Amino acid sequence: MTKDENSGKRPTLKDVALAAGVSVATASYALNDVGSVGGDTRRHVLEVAARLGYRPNLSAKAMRTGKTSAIGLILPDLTNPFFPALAQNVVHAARESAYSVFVTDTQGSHEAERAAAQALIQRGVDGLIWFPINDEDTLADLTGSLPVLVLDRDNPRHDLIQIDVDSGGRMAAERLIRAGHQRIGVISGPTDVRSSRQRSESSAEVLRRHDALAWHLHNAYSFDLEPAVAAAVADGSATALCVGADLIALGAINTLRQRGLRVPEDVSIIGFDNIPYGALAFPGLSTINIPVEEMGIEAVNTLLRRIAKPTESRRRLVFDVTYVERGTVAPPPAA
Amino acid sequence: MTKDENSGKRPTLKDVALAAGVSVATASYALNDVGSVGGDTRRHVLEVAARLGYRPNLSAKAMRTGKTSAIGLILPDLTNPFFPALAQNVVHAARESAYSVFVTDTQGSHEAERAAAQALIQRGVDGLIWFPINDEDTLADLTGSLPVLVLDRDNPRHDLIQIDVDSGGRMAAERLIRAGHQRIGVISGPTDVRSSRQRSESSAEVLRRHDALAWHLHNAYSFDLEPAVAAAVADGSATALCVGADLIALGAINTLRQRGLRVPEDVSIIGFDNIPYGALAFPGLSTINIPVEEMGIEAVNTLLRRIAKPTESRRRLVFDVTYVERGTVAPPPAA
DNA sequence: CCTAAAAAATGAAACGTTTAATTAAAATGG
DNA sequence: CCATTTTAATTAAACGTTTCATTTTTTAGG
Repeated sequence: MTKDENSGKRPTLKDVALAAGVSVATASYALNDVGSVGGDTRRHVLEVAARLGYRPNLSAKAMRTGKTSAIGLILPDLTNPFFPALAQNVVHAARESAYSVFVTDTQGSHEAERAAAQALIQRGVDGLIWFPINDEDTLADLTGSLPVLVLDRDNPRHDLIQIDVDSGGRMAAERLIRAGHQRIGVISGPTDVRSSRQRSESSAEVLRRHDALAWHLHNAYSFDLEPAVAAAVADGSATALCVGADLIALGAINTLRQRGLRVPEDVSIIGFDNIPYGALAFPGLSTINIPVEEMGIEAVNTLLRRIAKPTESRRRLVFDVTYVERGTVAPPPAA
Repeated sequence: MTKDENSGKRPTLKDVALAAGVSVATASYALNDVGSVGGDTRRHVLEVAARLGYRPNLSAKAMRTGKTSAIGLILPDLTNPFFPALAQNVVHAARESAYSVFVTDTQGSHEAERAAAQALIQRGVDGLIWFPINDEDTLADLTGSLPVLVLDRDNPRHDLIQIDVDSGGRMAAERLIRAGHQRIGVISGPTDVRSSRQRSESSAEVLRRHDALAWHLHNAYSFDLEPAVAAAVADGSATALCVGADLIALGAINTLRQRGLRVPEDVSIIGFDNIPYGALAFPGLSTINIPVEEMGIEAVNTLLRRIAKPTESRRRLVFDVTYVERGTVAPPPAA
């Protein structure tokens, strides 16, 4: 009807106001449902906006309000199979609230971590969901009063979402004891992070109590076992393995197979993380499940609440883990 | 020295200009290295900016210039093991050029795809890297003249980065023939996408020429085989399998094992994609490698060039694939 | 009816940049 | 040394919003 379309370009608030025969201010109030606008006017503006296909310019809005409705997600390594599900749920949960997510990974480097954070802050993100490399608060000087939610690590300043790793470690150990094993080896993952260290320590503690701890070794977070670990795994000193990370557990299975040992007939194994690979192995890897999906969702919820109420007291949310039985646990061989 | 720090808030260009005793315009010119600014002045401004820790407000810049130096990445499914490496490289390559990346996945739904695209466009991204669900140009009406780079699909309007799937399909088939197999089954993945269909068709064609095609079936992109496929895989009608996707190939291995058949002693298998899981299986899955990392990098390069020169002629880049031998190919059993 | 109060609508400033148009200063050359 | 050109610096407008302070209109109360 009215030939108000402004030649090609995306319509602006001014265009809407003009077309609706109303001031820019009123148009803004109407669209944002604030201020005092008459019912008829409001409806009319909305209708005109819809007709013109008006979409607010978020850059302009951001500049004026100082809020971008974007958040940053900083992860150690996207190709680590643990993270994609987390990222996915963060992105989806954010979208529910009309937030968009800048995703970055830092390849385990502190410099990259800082660079990423700087870039995001400069972009004006309203908050950060941060899975730090280790427990150090390497961004302390950068984040200032920016809302930050920290995942699976310790941090003295920010909201925390963590996992009850102790209970996970215990569950794994207890399951193997219950299966009748009496010589159980423990392989722990990265040792510079409390949440990782503690998984295996809890296992070890339980095993010690039952006098069933064969040995306790470390391995990098990797499919390849270090020689000492590989040797221990295959030398028959343990009939079962409690491993602090699925990826390492899969590596252990691989090593065992290469040396002609069968899982679970000769050696039982329980991992930790429940990464998707585990379900695809044959037999499926028994493991401790971490509710990554829920963590992702809760991370954005918590962060958005913090953005809304910056002064509310700090939160620390701890998620339960569960044991998922698949095919890598059996009674010890010479039963 | 000079007590010009503006009480807590992030310093603005005005603060820099003030502190440097120069106009805002000059400060802007100096920092962006444009316009005519004296060498001394330029250095001085830079120095002051550094001292104050000035970082431009990107929202303001975006509003003024219409460029956000952000791009969007739209993927079908982040938890599909094929994508994280791609996403990672896109993010890193973008950062090299001071671009940030909004990552979204669409869970295979066309509506989600459109919603994601809309959100990104509204955000004012300078361009899109899009791995569509299928070959339909479902965003045609949304993208307008926005630079878009399409991955692994066909599209009549945008720059394309594709894979030489034909050669991949042929390589796989030829490798199995060369190993001595004469009854080879083909399982193709999703059939509604050319690039996926063609993988298996190329394999089948080669096999037909050698009179070695036992059968050609379809399976959804999934670890679980459909009953008919599972039956064919295990009924001895084929001594080798040419599979259009690693995930399905792993599912086939699993099915074979469950029915007491060994890989590769009884049945040889070659997959397609080279997803990370494959390397972790035992034995490792022989497969066709797609250079996802390079594709990710080249995607942002191509997109950024397109953003810079919107009128340049359309590009179509085709990446070679390679065969990677691991442990799932052997001569046929009754050799 | 008139006035006071409440509701609706508006004008204009502000957010932090970039950049076109302008002016001021310095360099060049006859 | 003056006129001209080149170089350097400045002023001010503009980008698309939100929102404060005002003005205009409507409603209510006596």
